Amino acid sequence: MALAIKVNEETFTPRQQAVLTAALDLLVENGDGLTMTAVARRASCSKETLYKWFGDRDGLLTATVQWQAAKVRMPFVDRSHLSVKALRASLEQFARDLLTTIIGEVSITLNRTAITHAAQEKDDLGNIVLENGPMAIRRRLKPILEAARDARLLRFPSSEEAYRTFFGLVVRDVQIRLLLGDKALTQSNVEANIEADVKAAADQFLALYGAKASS
Amino acid sequence: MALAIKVNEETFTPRQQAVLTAALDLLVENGDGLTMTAVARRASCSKETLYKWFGDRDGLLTATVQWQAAKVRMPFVDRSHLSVKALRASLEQFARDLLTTIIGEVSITLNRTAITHAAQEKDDLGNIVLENGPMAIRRRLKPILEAARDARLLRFPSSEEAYRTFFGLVVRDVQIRLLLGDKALTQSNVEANIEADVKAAADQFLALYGAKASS
DNA sequence: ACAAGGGCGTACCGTACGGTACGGTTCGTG
DNA sequence: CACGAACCGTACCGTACGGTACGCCCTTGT
Repeated sequence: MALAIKVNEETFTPRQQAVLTAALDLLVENGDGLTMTAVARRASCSKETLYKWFGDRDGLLTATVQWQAAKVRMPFVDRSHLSVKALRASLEQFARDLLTTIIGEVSITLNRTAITHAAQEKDDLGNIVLENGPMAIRRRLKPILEAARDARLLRFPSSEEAYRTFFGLVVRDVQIRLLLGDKALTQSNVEANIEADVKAAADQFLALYGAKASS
Repeated sequence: MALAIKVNEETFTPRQQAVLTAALDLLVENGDGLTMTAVARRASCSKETLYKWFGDRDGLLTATVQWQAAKVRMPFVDRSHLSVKALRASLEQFARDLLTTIIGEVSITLNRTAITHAAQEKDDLGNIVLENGPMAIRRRLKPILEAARDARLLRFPSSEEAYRTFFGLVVRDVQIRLLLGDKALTQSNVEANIEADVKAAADQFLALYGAKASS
């Protein structure tokens, strides 16, 4: 059962989800200094139960990350009627979702935890976060890009390259700086500029890959 | 002595640097599971000496990161005679250095360590890495961008925005994926594409901000 | 030659935390 | 009501690791 990426709703009972919530809260508060005792106290459950349900500390951590990461739901964007306007709206929506997610405390915590774990060869968490973060975006964005290309709205050699450029234009240095705890980059600070950044990213992406531009 | 960002050559004796090398090696090998005993053994020194020199574990970690991060030296690029050709060469050089650094094991380890630390409110390491990574690039790149703008080779509203776009175009999703331990993204894999990526990034940046394009 | 100090190796201490065991309570079921 | 399962709270164990103390060697300076 190496990689259980998918987690459906009934994977955890409500009580278990309460425990996971407690774990996540502690994770956000205290970073990875998460102790089983602390989770038990916060969730008003016994350590024995914790071990019964999640096996060990890693299991609890994995469950928490899986459960939370799976919650990142990106709203649908219609790939049906493609116009330049609709495409731009879709791109902006993606950019907005991506940015909003990335700057959230939960996302930062999850990424930090997964990265810390990846440093110990235990890359389960890394893969989970990867799969629910960048890869999820990619899976969702690529078909739209390809549809737009088929409709002659975009031009690019490979959708993979186009996706990665989009990612770069949107995220820039925001994520790494937040992960490193850059004090000059407060969350509210970024939040205020989201709309402008979103528009700029869409503009730039269309400037690079729009059919008009590369005629 | 809260934030000693700068570390000159004579900060550490050769013996101390040997110790720091050992610490870095262990950091690369075992992730943040770095123990004082292990460092002492690897460096053939006593723990007492370690504590005498570096105060405590955090001090050793900080010294290691400082010392190593300061080593990231980016070759000079001449901002004297600015032509389109020279500008492109400079941009490509920056992109190459940035990418080469980012995909290195040492950089990955340092960033992971700093991020792990940042999760515990101890953002010393985060600031050090930030200062020697993204911020160093920014300090070096901005003057060039501004010179190019003064020479009418580039057009942009703010050099800050231009820098961040450049960063995004170069780094894309590579760094976060490496930090998360994406197995689909081996180091050699990325290495082989550096030149192509560098060229693409420079092309795209010039397409967005080149004076010709935005006429 | 000899004292002094810097540093190596090892043994040691305290503590924090992962993991286990157990008594007591609640709740569902025959 | 009786029984058992699930679970809470707490006490407990073992260990790993940060930090300290101490004995010995080797170098350096006088």
